[in-house]
Amino acid sequence: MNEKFLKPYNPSETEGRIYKLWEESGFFNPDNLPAKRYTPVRTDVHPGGLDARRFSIVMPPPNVTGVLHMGHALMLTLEDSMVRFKRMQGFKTLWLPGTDHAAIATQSRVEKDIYKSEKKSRHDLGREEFLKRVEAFAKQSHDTIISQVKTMGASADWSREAFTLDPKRSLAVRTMFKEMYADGLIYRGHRIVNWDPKGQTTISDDEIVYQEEKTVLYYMKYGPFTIATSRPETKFGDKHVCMHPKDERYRDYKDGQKIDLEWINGPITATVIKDEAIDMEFGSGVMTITPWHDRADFEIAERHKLPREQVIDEYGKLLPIAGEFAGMKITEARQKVVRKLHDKGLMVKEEPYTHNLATAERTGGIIEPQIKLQWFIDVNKPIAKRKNKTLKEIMHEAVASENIKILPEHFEKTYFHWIENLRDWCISRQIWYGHRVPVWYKKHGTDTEVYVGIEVPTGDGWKQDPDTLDTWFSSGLWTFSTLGWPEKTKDLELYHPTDVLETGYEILFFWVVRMILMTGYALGEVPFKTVYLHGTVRDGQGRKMSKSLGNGIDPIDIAKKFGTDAGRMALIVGNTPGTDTNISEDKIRGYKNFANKLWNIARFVIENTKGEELLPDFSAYTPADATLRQERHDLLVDVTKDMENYRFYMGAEKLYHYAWHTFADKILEESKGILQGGTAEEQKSRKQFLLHTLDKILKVLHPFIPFVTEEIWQLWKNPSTKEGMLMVAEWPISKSL
RNA sequence: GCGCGUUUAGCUCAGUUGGUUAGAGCGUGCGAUUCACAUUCGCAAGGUCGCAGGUUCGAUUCCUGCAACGCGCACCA
Repeated sequence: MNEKFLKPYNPSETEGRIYKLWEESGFFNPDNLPAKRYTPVRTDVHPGGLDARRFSIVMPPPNVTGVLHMGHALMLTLEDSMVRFKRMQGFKTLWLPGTDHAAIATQSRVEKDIYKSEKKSRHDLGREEFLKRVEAFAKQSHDTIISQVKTMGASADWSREAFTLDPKRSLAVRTMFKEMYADGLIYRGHRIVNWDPKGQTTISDDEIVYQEEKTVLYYMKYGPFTIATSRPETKFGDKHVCMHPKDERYRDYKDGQKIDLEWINGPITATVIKDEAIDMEFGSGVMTITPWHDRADFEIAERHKLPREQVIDEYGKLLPIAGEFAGMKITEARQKVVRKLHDKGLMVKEEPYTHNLATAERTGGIIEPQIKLQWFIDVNKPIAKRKNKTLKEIMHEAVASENIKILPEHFEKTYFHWIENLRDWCISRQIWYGHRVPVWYKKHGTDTEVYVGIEVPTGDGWKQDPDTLDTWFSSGLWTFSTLGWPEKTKDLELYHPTDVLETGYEILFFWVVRMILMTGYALGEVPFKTVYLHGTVRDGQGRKMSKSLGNGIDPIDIAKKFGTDAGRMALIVGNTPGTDTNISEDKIRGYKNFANKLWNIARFVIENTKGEELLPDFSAYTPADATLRQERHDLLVDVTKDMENYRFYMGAEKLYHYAWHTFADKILEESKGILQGGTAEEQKSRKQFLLHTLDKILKVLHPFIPFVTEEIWQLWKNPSTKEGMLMVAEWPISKSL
C-alpha cells in the first residue's frame, strides 16, 4: 500500500498534479478519446455516419472583468459533473470553454481604473490608446480567470477555447449582422432608447434595474387644468395637454383646441390632445407630454404626429429650451423650478410619491430616455427563409414545441411572458470596446451611401459607424460561433445543437433567449436541447454575497482551505435547479471530511484485501454478500437515473450516504469480523465485494469529486497507460437508462 | 397592477410520478474510542409538513381560497 494513505488526504498537494495528468492525457479533447469506446458509428440513428453518442456543452463564458466567484464555481461544478458523467458513459464529449469581452462591464471597469490612477477619461486618451488599455486589462483578467477555472477541475477542451471578441467570433458577428440587415431584420432609426448618462451609451431594456425611490408628486396649474408630475424640470417644452376622449370632466375641450396659458418661463399656446392611453384615474386625468424623454409620451406623439423637442442633454443637463435653467443638472434644476412654480402661483400641491427609478445595471447611472438614431433588431418582421415566421415566433416555438426543455419547468412560463412583452432590441452602443458596427457611410452631397459588409469597403471616403454592438449580440451566437460558423465545419455538424445549456436563471433573458433567437434565425434549429438553470449562491444565512457585507466566499480560498472537491460537493448536494442555495464553511468542512473518509475507506479496503485481485467476473458470493451486491446495484441504477434526469443534488447525496453510512459504517465494520474469523469462502467473497465496491464508488463519485477519486484510483491501480485513468473509466451501470 | 416561486426539525434544506413509523447535514444531549479515519462510531431528544376548505380508501404530495416572505415583468404623467 502506498505510504500516502498513512496520512490524511491532502488536496493541495494533489489537485494541481492530477489536473496536469488529465490535461496531458489529451482526453479533454473528444478527438483524442480512445476510439474503441467513444466512437461507435451509429448510422442507424444518425444518418450521414456521424456518431450519435456524442454530448456537447458550451461553457457560459465568464467575463474578463474580474475574478471567479461562487456563481462561476457552481456553474463549473454542475457542467463538469455532467461532462465527466457522459464521458464515462462512453459519449464523445465536448465541453467548449471561453470568455466574454463583456463590453460595457469591461470598459467601465477600465475607465474607472484609469480615472483613479491618472485622472483621465477615455476621451483624453483617444479611441486607439484606450482600446489598447482595455485589451491589456482583458488579457490579464482572462489569464486569471482561466487558471481559476482549471483550479475548479473543469475538464474542458482548451484546444477549442474561444473569446467573444477574437477574430473567428468577430467574423461570425459581422456575417450575422450582414445577413440580418439583408433580410431587413436589422434597421437603423430614431427611437426612444434607454440612455445611460453615466456610461454615455444606450442600453437594452434588460440592462435596466429598477430601484424604488421615494419622491414627490407635484400638482401644477397648466391653464385651466391641473397636471401632476414627478419631474417638473422636464416640462419646459410641454405644449400638448392630453386627456382621455371619454373623460366627461373635459368633454368641453376638443382635440386640437388651442389654449393660451402661463407656464414656467412665460406664456405659451398649448394644444389639447385626446388619447386613450391616458389613465382617467391617475391624478387629475390630464397630463402634458414630453416625447423626447418618456416612452409613453413618445408613443402618443407618434400617434398624433406631434413635434418632439429635446430638453435634457446626454450629460443630464438642461438645454437652452429651459431658459434661465439651461446648463443645470436636472437634480439641481428640479428644486429651483419648484421654487419658481411656487413663486408664480402655479404650484397646486405636493404629495409624497413612490415610484421605480430606472438605473443602468452596469454603471448605476440613472436612465434618461432619449430619442436617438440607433440600430435595432426587428422582432416582429416575417422572415422569408424561416417560413415567414418572426423572431418572436421562432423563440416561442422553440420552447412550446419542446425542442427545448427548461429546468425547472416553471421558468418556461416566465420565458413566454417575456417574449410577449418583447420590443425591438436596440443593439448599438456608444462605447468603444466591443464589435464595431460593420457599417460604413459615404457622403455624396446631401445623400449618404450606406455599406453593410464583412470587410472594409474599397475606395475613398468611407467612414465606419462609431458605435459598437451590444455584448449579447456576440454572446447570442456562442453555441455555433464557437464551433466554427459561418464555416461549415465538422465540429458544427457533429456538436450542434448542443445538449445542455447550464447557467444562472438571472441570465435567462439576457442570454438564453438571445441564443435561441440567433440560432433559430441563422441555422433554423435550436442551440441546445435542455436549459438547466441554477440559482444564486448565498451565504449561510441566505443573504446575497456582497463586498459591502463582507460575507463573500471565494472559491479559490475554499479550494486552498478545504480542497476543490469539498467545495464542489457542497455546491451540488441539496442544490435544486432554479432555487437559490446557501453555502457556509461549515457545510464545506463536512465534505472535506467526506473526502478524507473516502481516503480511509480506500486505505482499509486496500490493506484488508492484500493478495486479492479484483476479479471482474467473480460470482461466488455468500448469500449475505449477494444481498449487499444487489443493494449496491440498485443504488447505482438509481443514481444513474438521477444523473440522467439532472437530479445531481440527489444522486450526490445518495452516494455520500451510501459510501459513509452504509459502506463504511456498516459493511466495513462488519467485515472486520469476517476477515478475521470467517471461512476461506466467506473471506474471498467479502474481499471481492470490498474491491468491487471501492471500484464502483470511485467511479460514480468521480463526476462530483474528481480529484480525490482519481488520486485514490491512481495509487490503487497504478495504471500503466493513460487509458487506465479513472477519468475515462467506464461507468459501472453500462446501459443508458 | 400582471405573473412566478417559497412556506417541512433549533438552523440550512431534500422529499422524483399521493401509499408503512416524514429524511439529510449542521447544531444539541448521553456514551464509546491507541484496533482505516487531523478524528470517528453508537444511541437519543426534536416536526399539528404556513392556515382553512375540497377530491380520495388514503394528502407533505393533487385542487380552491387566504396569509407571510422572496423574485420577475410592466408602470400612471
